Amino acid sequence: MKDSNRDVTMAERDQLVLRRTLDIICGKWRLFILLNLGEHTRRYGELRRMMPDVSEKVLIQELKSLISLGVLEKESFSEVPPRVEYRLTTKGRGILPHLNSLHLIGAPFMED
Amino acid sequence: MKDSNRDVTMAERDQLVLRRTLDIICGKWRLFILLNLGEHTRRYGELRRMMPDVSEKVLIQELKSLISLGVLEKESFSEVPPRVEYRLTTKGRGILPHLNSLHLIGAPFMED
DNA sequence: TAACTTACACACAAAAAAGTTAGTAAAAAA
DNA sequence: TTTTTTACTAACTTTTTTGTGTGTAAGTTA
Repeated sequence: MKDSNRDVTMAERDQLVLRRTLDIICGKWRLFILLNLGEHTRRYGELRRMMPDVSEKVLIQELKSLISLGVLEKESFSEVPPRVEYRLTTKGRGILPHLNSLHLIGAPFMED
Repeated sequence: MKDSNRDVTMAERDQLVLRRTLDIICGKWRLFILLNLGEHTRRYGELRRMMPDVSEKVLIQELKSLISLGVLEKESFSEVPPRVEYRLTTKGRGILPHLNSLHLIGAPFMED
């Protein structure tokens, strides 16, 4: 009984962890933001130019979300015109090694 | 020139592969369908009972999508009441070993 | 005979994600 | 002086995703 109860709560915890993963990588652009940042620090406009197909609003919105998830951090400089830099947090950089697995998941399903 | 062109097309191919990955795992329920199937063959109603929070319509819809992606296959028996079984395809089973990486991505972001 | 079962389909509604367009501050460049 | 630049915000529309509720065939069970 004790064990099966613990199993249930572990399964639930696993669900939450997986949902958190989905929060981080799902969405049309999140993964590409992570890839384009990598180990670099980049300005907003620089990211914008690297991803010409995402709208400004959505890019900013996604950057905000990733910041509030703890994946990214941003630094604003009091200059005119404004300068804002984005980079992965330490935890965020921990995601990078796993992106290869994501590649391996989709690869076999390409020729359909 | 040749090299940089090839780089571009490889980057584009990578994007497509990643998007395919997202097709497979994103959505509120897809990952849990994969987890609940695992190496098993299960009837529709069995899945339904394992995931009480997903509506019938959405479950069927997601099963269909996963079938057309080549992740699942289904077998219908001509019985009454009807019996329909779902299982991962061979390619689909190839996803399972990578689910651990998905876990590792989200885990560090849980205590926020 | 009435009720129950299974694996759906269909019409519709609500919610979430993504996109479009216009506007802003304030300095520097033309 | 007008234009350009940067990194946004705000209002709004479109598209996609998810959910709700009802109906159905045709046997089995009560």
